[in-house]
Amino acid sequence: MGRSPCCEKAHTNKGAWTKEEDDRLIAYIRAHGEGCWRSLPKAAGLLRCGKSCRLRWINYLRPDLKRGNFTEEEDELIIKLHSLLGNKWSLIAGRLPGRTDNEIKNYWNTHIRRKLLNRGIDPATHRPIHAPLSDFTITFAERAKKDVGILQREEEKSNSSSSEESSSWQQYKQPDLNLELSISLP
DNA sequence: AACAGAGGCAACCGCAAGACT
DNA sequence: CAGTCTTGCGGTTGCCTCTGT
Repeated sequence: MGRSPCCEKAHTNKGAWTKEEDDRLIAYIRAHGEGCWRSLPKAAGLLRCGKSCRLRWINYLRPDLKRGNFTEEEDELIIKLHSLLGNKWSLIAGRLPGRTDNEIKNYWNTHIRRKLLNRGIDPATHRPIHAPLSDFTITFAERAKKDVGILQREEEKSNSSSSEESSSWQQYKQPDLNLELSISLP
């Protein structure tokens, strides 16, 4: 017998979460905090696999999620980060407080791709469509870094004026927007 | 009003990395 | 060091809602 499956396939619910399941998960994490996803379902009385619980919490139930529409500034930041990082959604999400990798990935695939195509830019390469191959990649990446620097300063300005604390859960206090882009790609 | 197709999004799956024993 | 386990990631799926006819 090999490794046990990450999810107990039998007796687990799948698909959309019910209000009751959400409530159980929220209550459990409120009481015990995050961690040990594998044992959480049993401990919380949920007929779900740990992965499913983690996903539900991270992408939907966490109290520090921003939700709602993306701003134009977020759009541009995502585009620039994607030009630097590629499909590293978790890294990109790390620089957008209150947004999740799944949300950004979905938003990219549904909105931003189209937006770039409309601009005549290939969303995969961030190069103009039909442009001859050249050293454009490098120059664009350099430009993107510069632009992100500008965005960062603008974000810092706007952040410093708004200090509203919406969540009472101190552990989920949103981190300051980290736009330091001295990224070393693998 | 009814239907079909498109779009949007939550959730699943498989895999890889890192932690643990 | 090797094998096992858990977590996290990215790609993908499929259901639900919206929009056009």
